[in-house]
Amino acid sequence: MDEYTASGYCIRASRGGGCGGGGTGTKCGRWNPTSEQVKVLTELFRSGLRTPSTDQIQKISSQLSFYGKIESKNVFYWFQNHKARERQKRRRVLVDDGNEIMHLHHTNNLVSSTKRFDLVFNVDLMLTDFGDEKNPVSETDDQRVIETLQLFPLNSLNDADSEKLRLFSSDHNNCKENNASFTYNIIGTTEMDHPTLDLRLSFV
Amino acid sequence: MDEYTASGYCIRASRGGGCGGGGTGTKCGRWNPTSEQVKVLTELFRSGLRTPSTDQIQKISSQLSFYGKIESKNVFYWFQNHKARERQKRRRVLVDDGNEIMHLHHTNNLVSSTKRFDLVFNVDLMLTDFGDEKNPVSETDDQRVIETLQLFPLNSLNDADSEKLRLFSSDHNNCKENNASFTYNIIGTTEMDHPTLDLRLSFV
DNA sequence: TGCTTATGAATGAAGG
DNA sequence: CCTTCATTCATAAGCA
Repeated sequence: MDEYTASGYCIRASRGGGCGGGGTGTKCGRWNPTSEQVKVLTELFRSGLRTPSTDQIQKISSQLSFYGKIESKNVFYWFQNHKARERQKRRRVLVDDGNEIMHLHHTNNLVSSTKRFDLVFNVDLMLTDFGDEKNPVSETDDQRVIETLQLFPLNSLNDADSEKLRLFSSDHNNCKENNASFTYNIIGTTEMDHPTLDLRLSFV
Repeated sequence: MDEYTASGYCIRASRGGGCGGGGTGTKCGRWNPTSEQVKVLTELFRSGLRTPSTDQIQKISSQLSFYGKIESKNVFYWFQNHKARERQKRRRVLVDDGNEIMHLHHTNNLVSSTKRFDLVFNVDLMLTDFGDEKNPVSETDDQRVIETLQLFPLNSLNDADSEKLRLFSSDHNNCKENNASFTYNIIGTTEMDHPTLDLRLSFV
């Protein structure tokens, strides 16, 4: 049976058992990291590691193999992806902040709507940050990470704070529904029923 | 009972808290597109748009936010999924074809309609422009200036990614179809129950 | 009301 | 580094 962490994240029962070995029809296709592996990788990432060198990758991979099957390339990809997605996420969240205004305006539902939105938003940007006080994640990517990381025995992952394990997504943004307490102005409303979408410029 | 906003977005108190109320890590539900949003997205898809650029995603998201809460990542995912599933479906059909004589009448109704957008879609997708804030600058990296500071030769050049990968592919011994015989290589453990990861060595 | 389906979200792996 | 694809996880919706 599957197991769920406090965060609701499902941990499949047949991790790291090897390819054909498991009775649970585990597909050999791709690496399926154990939660411990993810935890360690995340920890390293949070500590500042972004683009590990080949040597580092080897070491990490070697160490993580304690928790289950893993190859160096998995570690390599993991960092690539994690870095890229964090960046992407950050980029998107920033832009989305501006757009949310339109929605709020709309929820009144009998809109006369607007043609051009000159919006003045200013607050609220500080909401979208995860509580990582420690690490502002500078743009300069490669810093040195000098630290000794203690890995934990297998059974220790049950601790409820595995919640933190997920820096999950930009859900921060979603959750503003109740306390949307920022100011916005919409100026220059004219007369149309809905915005129109013109992508012609982009198509060429 | 659950509660719905005007946009159809479900705010449910599930899983200990709901959006604003909970403390750490409460996940609110996922994006639930309004029918108008789906309609527009589908229309765009049918008109041939498959992989919108970041810029397009922004525009679309921005416009669709009129109809309800939406983030650009939703748009991103939507196209990703829609495209993937269309492909998947097509593949499935192909397999079915080659596989056996199906009941002929069976699949007729779910023939993928993808190749025919002969219809004039004219909704309101291309009627107006909105302030043409298009950036002539092709890349969006206006705020990032990487590459400028390579302080130390410590961590290898980023460029060697492919090279790295090649190296990594050397630890192929896993994932044999039949014998899942991978070996843990734990080094230097005497009797501790977990390995220790020390990256300091890597930096010298 | 419990199971099935549809689909949003995530992420491993590449390609370029 | 960026983008894309395949696959999987998770959950809301739909149905029997």
